[in-house]
Order: sequence, then C-alpha cells, then structure tokens
Amino acid sequence: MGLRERKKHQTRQALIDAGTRLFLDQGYEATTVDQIAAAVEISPRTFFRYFGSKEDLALDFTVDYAERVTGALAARPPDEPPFTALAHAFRAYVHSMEADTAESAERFVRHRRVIEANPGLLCTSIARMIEIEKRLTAEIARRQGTDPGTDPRPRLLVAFVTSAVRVGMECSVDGEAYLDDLVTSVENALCLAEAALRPGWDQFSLGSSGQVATNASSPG
Amino acid sequence: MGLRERKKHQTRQALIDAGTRLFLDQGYEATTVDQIAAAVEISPRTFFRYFGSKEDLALDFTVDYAERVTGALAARPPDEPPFTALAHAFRAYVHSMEADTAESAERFVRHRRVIEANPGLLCTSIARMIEIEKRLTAEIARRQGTDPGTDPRPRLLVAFVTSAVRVGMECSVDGEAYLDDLVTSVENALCLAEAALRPGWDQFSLGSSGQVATNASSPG
DNA sequence: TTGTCAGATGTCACGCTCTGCCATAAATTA
DNA sequence: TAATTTATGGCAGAGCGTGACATCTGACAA
Repeated sequence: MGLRERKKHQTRQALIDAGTRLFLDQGYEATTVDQIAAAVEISPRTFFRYFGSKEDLALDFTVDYAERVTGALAARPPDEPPFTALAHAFRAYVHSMEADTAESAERFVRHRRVIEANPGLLCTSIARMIEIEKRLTAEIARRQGTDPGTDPRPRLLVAFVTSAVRVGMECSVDGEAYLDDLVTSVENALCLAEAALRPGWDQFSLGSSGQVATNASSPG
Repeated sequence: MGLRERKKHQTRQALIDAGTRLFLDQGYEATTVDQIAAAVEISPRTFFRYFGSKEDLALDFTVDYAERVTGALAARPPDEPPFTALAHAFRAYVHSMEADTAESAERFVRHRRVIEANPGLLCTSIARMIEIEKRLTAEIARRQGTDPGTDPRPRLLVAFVTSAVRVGMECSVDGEAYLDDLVTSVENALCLAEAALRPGWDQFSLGSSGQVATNASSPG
C-alpha cells in the first residue's frame, strides 16, 4: 500500500474520530463541517471528497455493519433454517463487536451514542437498514429457491428479524456495560421473535402453510 | 371558521398540491422551495411558516396516516386479540383511502408516487413510522396490561405488523388500479404475517411462551 | 365606522450544506 | 529528473433554513 493510500486512510479515520468526538461534545447539529475539517487541518472542500455529507460521516459505520451481517449470513451452513441463519448472522455481528479491539469496540459505542442522541440520525440509520434488508432478502430467497420479486415471504422473514434486532437495540439502556447490555438485549429480542414465530414457517418448502392466498385463522 | 383560518387552510392545501405536482413533473430534488412558493404566489420565507422543510411538505400525508391508524386501533373492541386489532387498524386505513373522495384518493396516489420515485423520501417516510410505532405500542401494552418500558413484546408485535404493511406496500406495483393493487398487496402481507405467527403468542396473558428469558427451540 | 390588536406576510441578512471549476501541490512512474 | 496522475485548496454559487423587523390584514370591541 503506497504512501498516498495510507495518508488517505489516516485522514479518513481522523475525520471520523474528530467528527464523532465533536458530535458527542456539542451535538450533531451544532457541529459544522468547517469545525470537523479544521480539527483535522484540511479544507472544508476536501471534507466532501471523503464523505458525501456530514450525515455520511456520522453513519459511516453502517457500511461495515452491512458487510459484516451479510457476510455472516453467507457464511452460515446452506441447510440451516432461514430464521436460524439470520439470527446467527446478527448475533455474529454484535459479538464481533465484543471480540474486536478495545479501541474498535469503543468506537462502536461512541457511534451508537451519537445516533441515539439524535432522533434524525437514528431514523436515517434505520432507513439505511432497508438497503441491507434487500441484500439479506436476496440471500434468503436464493437459499429457499424462491423468487424474491414475486414471493413476499423472504422479505417478511427478513423484516421480522431486523425488526427484532432493532427493538433489541432500542431496549438496550445506556450505562456502564453498554456493549454487554446491547448484546443481551438483542439476544432477548431474537429469542422472543423465535418464540413468536410458528415453527417451520420460515422453511417455505415444507408444508403449504405459507401459501400467499392462505386465509389462516387468527393467531390470537 | 373565520376568513383568516380559511385562507391559511387554502394556502396550505395549495402548497401541497403545487409541490406534489412539481415533484411529479420535474422530480423532488430538482424542485426548489422558491418554485413552489412562486407557484402559490407567496414569499419563500412564508413557505417555511407552513412547512418546516421541503421534506415536511412531501411527507405531510404521514400525519394523517398516523392519526387514522392510531384512531382505528383505538376504535377496535378492547377484547380483540392484539394482532387482529392491529391488522384491522391498518386495513381500515387502506380501505379508508378507497372509500374516500375521488379527489382525496388521487391525492394519496400522487403522494405515493412521489415518495416511490425518491428513495430518500421513501426511507424517511419509513423512518417516521417509528413515531407511529411508539403510539401503537403504548396502546397494545395498555390493552395487554404490560409495561412497554420493560416488556419488549408489544414493541415486537407492533414492529411485526408494521413490517408486514411496509412489505405489502413495497410489493404493490405501480399500474392502472394503483389503490386496488395496494390494498390487495397489504392484505396478502397481513395474511402471511398472521400465518407466520404462533397462534396465541400475541396474547401475553395466556400461557408462558412469551417469557423474556425463554430459550425456545428454533421455529425452523 | 373607527381604532386597536393579534396574527400573517414580506423583506433583508445571514449561516450552513454541498457542488462545480480551476489552479496548485503532492505522490507515482518512467 | 521529467512526466503523469491524483489529491488538495480556494473560489464562487445554488439551495435550504432561520432570526429580526417592518408591514399589512383580518378580528373585534367601542
């Protein structure tokens, strides 16, 4: 890796760290791009060569998130039931945060705190989840051998799991053992989701309970 | 209602209509606030006294959405199972669009087309759903007699249903009978969700299957 | 009718985000 | 070292959004 690339990587990381720190100190909205650029000693113009927007910097970690989760799903054994595979993929992600460098874990916690302190950012991060959902859906559909364009079941299954993860993250309270709490909370939500689903529903090839036109009786 | 209020209402409606039309004609991003203001013959400054942002105008209908759905849920019989009540609340909303004035229905369709043409807007509208989810969760928790602060089950249930509705809306294709397709698609997704859930899970008071710490076996 | 008052509108000025353009500086390669 | 590629900086400008102040207009009472 040449000097050029190394420098770019350093600048980029410095921008993320400086930005995150400023967001935590004085708030996301109150922090201007000029301030972040000044903190890293680059021109404001150059900032936008590294990030398309201030929001892009704040939500940069979602890119890594997407890759880790989709990667984890791809790594699950092909014969694993879809729900189990998805749940394990998300578990792998939150646990990878724990297993990671202390520095990396702190960064993650800081990111979480930033977006939790800003409803707008939180909304956008959830919205970005939709992109990830699409990729997960494609993989689930592939595994189950259905067409994601016409069969809504893979979408629904993925949406259920991501909802559970989101609820789990929402429930996690901000305290000392932030990461531990988050992992526990997500785990609880996933277990709850597992208990809420009808056994076998996620395996579309089994039985006929999943027919689109089925008018199943109320589960309640 | 005095002249003053009537004028305000007219201006507001004119802004929504002019904005929507411009968004459809030349795109959301390509439309400036100045253009919308000019179309209604008000100053750009006044625009921001009616809407906090350009996005607020584009997503104004979500306010009505929230009120109709939460209102519909509140109107469901208290002894109805939570899932059924939620599903009916959303059904009531999409059907209310059909039953409404032709003018009102057209407006709804135009709004949908605008946000569907703009991924950013679509994401934001979904993110705004979170606010609605909170209100629905509170109502479900109240019905089930649990504390929404500590028990994640109401959140999870609500998230499942809203996910199903969202997937249904995504699946609906843009064509001649837009509204009909949308209603059918949402109905399908809700039926699918119903079939996916374990019967009785949504009634927390029954059985013990919903214990937070439960380690239920995989549904798959 | 008239005067008063609250509220709506317009004007001006400003800060912030983000982009295009072009010149310059730095790193890479020959 | 020279030539090429690429990153950076500075500048100008569009667009969004806000505060402050003056003005205009319904509302309402004397």
